[in-house]
Amino acid sequence: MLNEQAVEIETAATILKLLGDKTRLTIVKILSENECCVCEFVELFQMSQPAVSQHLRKLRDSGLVKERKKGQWVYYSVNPSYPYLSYLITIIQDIPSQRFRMEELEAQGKRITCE
Amino acid sequence: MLNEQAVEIETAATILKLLGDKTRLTIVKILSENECCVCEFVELFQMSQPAVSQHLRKLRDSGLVKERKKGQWVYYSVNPSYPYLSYLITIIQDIPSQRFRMEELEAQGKRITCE
DNA sequence: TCATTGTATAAGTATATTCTTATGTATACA
DNA sequence: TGTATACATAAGAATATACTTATACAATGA
Repeated sequence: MLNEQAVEIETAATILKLLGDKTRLTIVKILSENECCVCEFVELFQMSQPAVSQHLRKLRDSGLVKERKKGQWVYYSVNPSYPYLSYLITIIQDIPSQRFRMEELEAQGKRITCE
Repeated sequence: MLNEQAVEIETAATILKLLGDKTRLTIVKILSENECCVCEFVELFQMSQPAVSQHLRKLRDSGLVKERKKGQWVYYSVNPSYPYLSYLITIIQDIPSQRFRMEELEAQGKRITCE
């Protein structure tokens, strides 16, 4: 029963706990499909900015996501160097795409694309 | 991006939260490899019987595991009819086998096999 | 029939979690 | 230089979680 990419059970529990919150799980799924900034999540979840920021901090502190500062915005994305990236992908790949959410934002002209 | 076995994101979050506890995750991993009774978990985790029982109840209430009563013992196993079984398997398959734990119990003569 | 064993449940407690409100910091821009 | 915007952080409150202790219940065996 060899396992190409084993994850210690304690590590797995920590990751699952982190993702076992609807808001954070949605954030991670979205970030696996788009880079995204904080204010977009605030708009998307109709949630206060500090609440979003605190969820992002948990994800950042655990290394799952990284940030990129551009002007006054902070863009988040999945951290490609996350040691358990393949396990993360395994967990989120069966979840339906959340692209429609970004498309809705875009349709409302609320997508931030400051290029 | 078709998905053979999609799991709604809210459902996924609930499952991940349930598994995001080291004790429950270990229980589920063990049960995916062996049928097991309550007292064995008590011995294995060096944890009180009510604490174990309460973890098992959460897993049972969510449908992940089922019980089989045999004399005074209650044997638990993964519920093969669990609607999200394949997602569950996806999540636990990268975790190292916990068979060694059962083998340790057996070596100590503490394995219950009342056949 | 009564004591023992395995398990479940209830109630209480300590701690963790997730939000709110208030405030601080950095950048942009007039 | 002052104000607005985006974000982070701190402190507090409400709730959820995971244990403990006490007790109930069901099956076993003397």
